[in-house]
Amino acid sequence: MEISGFKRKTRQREVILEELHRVKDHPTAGELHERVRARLPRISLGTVYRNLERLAGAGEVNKLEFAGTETRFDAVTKPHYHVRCTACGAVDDVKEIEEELIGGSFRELGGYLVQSYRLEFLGLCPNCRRTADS
Amino acid sequence: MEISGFKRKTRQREVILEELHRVKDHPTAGELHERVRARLPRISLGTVYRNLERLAGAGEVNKLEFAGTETRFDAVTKPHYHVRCTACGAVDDVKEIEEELIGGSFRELGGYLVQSYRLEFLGLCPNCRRTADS
DNA sequence: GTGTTTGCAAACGTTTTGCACAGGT
DNA sequence: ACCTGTGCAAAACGTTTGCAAACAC
Repeated sequence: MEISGFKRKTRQREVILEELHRVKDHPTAGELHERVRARLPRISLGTVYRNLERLAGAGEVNKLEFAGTETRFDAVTKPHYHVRCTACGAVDDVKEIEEELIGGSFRELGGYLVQSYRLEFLGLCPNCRRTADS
Repeated sequence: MEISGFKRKTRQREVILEELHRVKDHPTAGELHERVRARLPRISLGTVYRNLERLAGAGEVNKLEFAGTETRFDAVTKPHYHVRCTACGAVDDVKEIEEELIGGSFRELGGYLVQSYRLEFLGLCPNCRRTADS
């Protein structure tokens, strides 16, 4: 069974996945490219993009598309929500919400067959809150 | 009181706003440019972007930033939710949800001071549902 | 006349792609 | 040996910006 769609195992993909698992935050493709390049100096940004795209398709990484900003990637594939800081752009996981918030509540909306939804919180991160207290 | 921030009234902005009110869907800046160009052939895309940006800042238009796609604009400024078709990209208003879904429920998440949230539904529009029934 | 707003075109940042070559199988 | 996946560089994409000219006031 060819679930993943990958026909070859490559060092590049291996290291990309390793580094993504190693970081706690949600790096952009560019940031991840930087990290991976420390170990594989000749790897290209295109390769990072291509692998992340296919890994996301295979369900091995989570592709976080936020409105108005770069796409970020996450090694945690279990669905969860995010908060993004409107000041500095930091992205964190929301741990307080475990269960589905609205999932299942809406099967159909305005004739649309609802498949999923995107929920994203915006606010000030702890650091920026402190700075804002000036 | 200079609420809007506009110092001059221009034909370009007038027509942009008129055309945005005229369309039922949520056009991108490019689509709106096309429409406006039918009336003002020499208007530039940059002018459309600049005006939409400032009109959004003034609260006269709604800027809809969806993850993974172009920004769309809406003359309806009253907050409401949207459904986007995963097949054709159509964007419609969700009329069934009138009240705030989760607003006010979360003041703080993981140390973040929550200011707002973005909720977007994904699914198949009526047309694409029919097509999918093949 | 003053100074905001425009048209144009170039620049921008992110992502995608064409192609020849490297390297997994 | 095959042919997938890579490196490279260029292109594509939506959006922003610098500048001189146009025009609202």
